[in-house]
Amino acid sequence: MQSMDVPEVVVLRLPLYVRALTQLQMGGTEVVSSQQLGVRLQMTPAQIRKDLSYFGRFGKQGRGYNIQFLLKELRDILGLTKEWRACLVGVGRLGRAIINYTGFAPEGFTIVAAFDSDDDQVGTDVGGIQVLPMGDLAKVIAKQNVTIGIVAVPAVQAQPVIDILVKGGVKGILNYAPVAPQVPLGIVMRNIDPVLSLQSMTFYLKDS
Amino acid sequence: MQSMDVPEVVVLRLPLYVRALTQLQMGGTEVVSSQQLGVRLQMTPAQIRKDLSYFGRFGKQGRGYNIQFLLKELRDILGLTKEWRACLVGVGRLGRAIINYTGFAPEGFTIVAAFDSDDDQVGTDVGGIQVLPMGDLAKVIAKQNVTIGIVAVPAVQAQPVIDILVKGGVKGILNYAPVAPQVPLGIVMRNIDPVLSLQSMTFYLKDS
DNA sequence: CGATTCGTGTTACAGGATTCACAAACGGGT
DNA sequence: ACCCGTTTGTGAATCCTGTAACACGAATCG
Repeated sequence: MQSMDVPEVVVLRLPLYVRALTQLQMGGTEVVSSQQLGVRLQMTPAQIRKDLSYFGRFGKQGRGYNIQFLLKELRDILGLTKEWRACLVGVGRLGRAIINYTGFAPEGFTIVAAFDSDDDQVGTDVGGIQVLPMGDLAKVIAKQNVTIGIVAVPAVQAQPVIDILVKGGVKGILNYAPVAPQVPLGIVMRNIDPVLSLQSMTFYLKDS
Repeated sequence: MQSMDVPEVVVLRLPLYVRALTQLQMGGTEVVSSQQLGVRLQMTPAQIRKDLSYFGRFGKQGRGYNIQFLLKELRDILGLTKEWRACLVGVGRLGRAIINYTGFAPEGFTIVAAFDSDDDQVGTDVGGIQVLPMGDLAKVIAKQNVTIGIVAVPAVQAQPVIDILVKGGVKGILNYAPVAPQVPLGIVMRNIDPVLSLQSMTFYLKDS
């Protein structure tokens, strides 16, 4: 598999390209150069070309990149052509906001189930999704073909919940809890942590 | 200012240290070695020592780091000893979730005002905060000593809103909108973007 | 009190990532 | 058919980050 020798930083940038290209496409543009893309994304044209060259040759010299073609290729590379099914654990305030967030569906990410350890929550309906007990987790993951687990529980519960999700068979974890949990090799985790972002921001703000 | 020659990656890791040390302190530990910290954070002891050495000498040979002391120093370095005042723009579903998020206050980040361009929202109360019209933004930032702007508006409005915030005088932007806006030099921006996280995750998931 | 263990701070090095520079390719114009 | 401006893809060079090694100070133990 090619994934092995592509630096992770490059993979992290690909979605940015997809987004920028999509916007350009909406605007009716058909061809774009690394130069122009670079201006939009605040990066050097060379970096864009190098990044893309890890995966193939998508451009035409003297012209640039055909947006429609490049977009299709990038979506393929990132695996964005299929529907990704996720389950959410924790339907507190944060969890509810995540379920109701309208940004996932258009990009092909669907939350198909929600779980909570609180018996009072179980059985209720959140944004059109039935809240299930944690005990059903493994069964639902298998039956519903869930590959991504979204974690929106308090910090102390995050690690055990993630362990359960992994044991249940999810391959990716999107973690909103303010901790840096451990996951076994082969499981991909991404952390969403606004507090960390703010705390590194203040370093630059503190004397200005 | 020292900030200039400290690599940004290092600054991004400091909050992780603060968090881990705080947890250890809660647990009653008084001294910790780079070795032990490394296990907790999944990084090499050498990296931790090197990171810290950018800012001073905080450890004792043969013993390790006094947690209370190191924490105080790191909080100083990051500017976490004072209260940071933020304002929120956009009180839709996402904005409401942010206002009600309980993770900010304990870390010293306070949302002191909320704005929205929708006249129906203006005047309503969200989580104990009066929603104000965009026109009041500059005045409030100045009067209330706001240094951070939190952006929770739809993608298309993000750039103009950020321009207004910057003109109003905020020094930092925490952006939840799914775009990569441009900010002038000297303004610090952090993006919270779960969709990007998922899109880079699927690269590794797509054939497993 | 000397020997030993432990763990820091620092320097040197290796590996990655970014930028540079240029040959090769394309398209349009003449 | 040929030239010219443009832009790609890619080794080479540069810059940056992480890791390993080590000399030294501090504590502990017999």
